[in-house]
Amino acid sequence: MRGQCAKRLSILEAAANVFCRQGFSGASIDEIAAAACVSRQTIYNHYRDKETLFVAVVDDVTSRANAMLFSVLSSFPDKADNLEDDLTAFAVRLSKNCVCNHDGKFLRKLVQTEGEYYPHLFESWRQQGPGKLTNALSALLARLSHSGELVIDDFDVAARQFVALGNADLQLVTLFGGTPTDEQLEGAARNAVRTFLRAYGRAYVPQRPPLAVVSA
Amino acid sequence: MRGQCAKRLSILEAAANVFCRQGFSGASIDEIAAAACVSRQTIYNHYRDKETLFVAVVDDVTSRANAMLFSVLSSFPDKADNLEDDLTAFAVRLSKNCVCNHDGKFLRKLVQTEGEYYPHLFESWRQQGPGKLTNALSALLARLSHSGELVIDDFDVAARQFVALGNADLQLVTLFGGTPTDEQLEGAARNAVRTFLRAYGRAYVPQRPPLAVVSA
DNA sequence: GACGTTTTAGACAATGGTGTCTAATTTGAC
DNA sequence: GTCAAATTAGACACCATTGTCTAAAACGTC
Repeated sequence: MRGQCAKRLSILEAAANVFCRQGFSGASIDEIAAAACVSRQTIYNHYRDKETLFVAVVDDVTSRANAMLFSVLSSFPDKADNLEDDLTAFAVRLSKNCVCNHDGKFLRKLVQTEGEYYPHLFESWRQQGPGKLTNALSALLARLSHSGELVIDDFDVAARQFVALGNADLQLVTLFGGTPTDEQLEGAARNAVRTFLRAYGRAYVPQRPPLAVVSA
Repeated sequence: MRGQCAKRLSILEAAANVFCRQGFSGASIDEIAAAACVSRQTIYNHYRDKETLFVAVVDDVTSRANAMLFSVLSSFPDKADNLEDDLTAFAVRLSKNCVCNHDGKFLRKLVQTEGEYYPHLFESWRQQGPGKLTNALSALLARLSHSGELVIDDFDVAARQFVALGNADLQLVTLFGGTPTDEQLEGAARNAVRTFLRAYGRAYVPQRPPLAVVSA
């Protein structure tokens, strides 16, 4: 039983790598078998055919990614004594563990390449991943807004913008499949949060009067 | 000669579509031939083999995309009498003609799927596309900053953030290969520019109530 | 209308991948 | 140690695809 389980995991991991690198049609069962140090027949023993294996891989990675996202979301700062640093640390965790990590890159790439042909496959990820992220973040930002730390009119928009800003400096790296260094992650998060707070931070609330004060 | 040229274009266009949908290994010459209303032999007549055709397609799309980006960049507002509206219109042009259009989607998708195996192929796009965009935008923002319209400390960061904010509301749509509607483009650009100006505008005061949320 | 070029349909070998089967071997539980 | 289950290597049929080849047809130019 333990041997079996180990083989299954080995196959799933190897298949994820090969599928990610080559796409569904480009990946070959032989290559996956070799990468998993397993005979081809063993794969067919565990999974009916290539497509079944692919579905299993996506499900596996999706559930792992969802769990990680949930965990990171629950670390969102609730005390606001040092909002900039706390938000920056949160953005780093989000980028590092959900966006730029193995699973995140896998899912984003696969959704792009195979999402058109397996729309139902990634539906769960779409809802539990990006969808959940925006909703949860929106609620968390709303809390900070109600407590007066932030000044936000549309929480959903702000949530999407927070995520987008967090990725702004990483796009060039991730586009080509690379993984940012810790320094890059830290810098990107710092830039993102700084701008986010310039836009939405209480200290930066646009002074209403200035229009009248503008020098004549 | 004209017939030949037409065939070539037809092949390039059909190949772009099929490669984009299926990826390199998933695309079949027969399918491309059928889509181009051309016999398979004609394709081999114009292009040595599948890889040569692929390279030609990428070069073709890349040069078109670069030209379009250049054109859009040259429409960046230089008068600042109505910065919010001008920037919003610019962001719409950028999204519509460079990011979410046929060529833009093609290149982003192909870079993700095949970029690892043809790194040199997309190098030109990487430099002339995203690279040029950031540099040019950075210079344009610097102009607005020096003239006092914006308050920016790091122009490169601001340029990347402008692009990222412009995509914030469109990610969910484009991730799955969809094309945003004009309303979505307009709303996304409006939200992006509003936040950008809240962060970098000189004593910016929002002009209008927030638009409805752009949803997937 | 004639002629060289291009295109076409179809056949073709070669290749590589999928999924099945079998017989031998290894593994793990008892 | 025994026995059943799992794994392995290899062979196999089958299919799709690539790239070549050929002869016939269409095209364009003069």
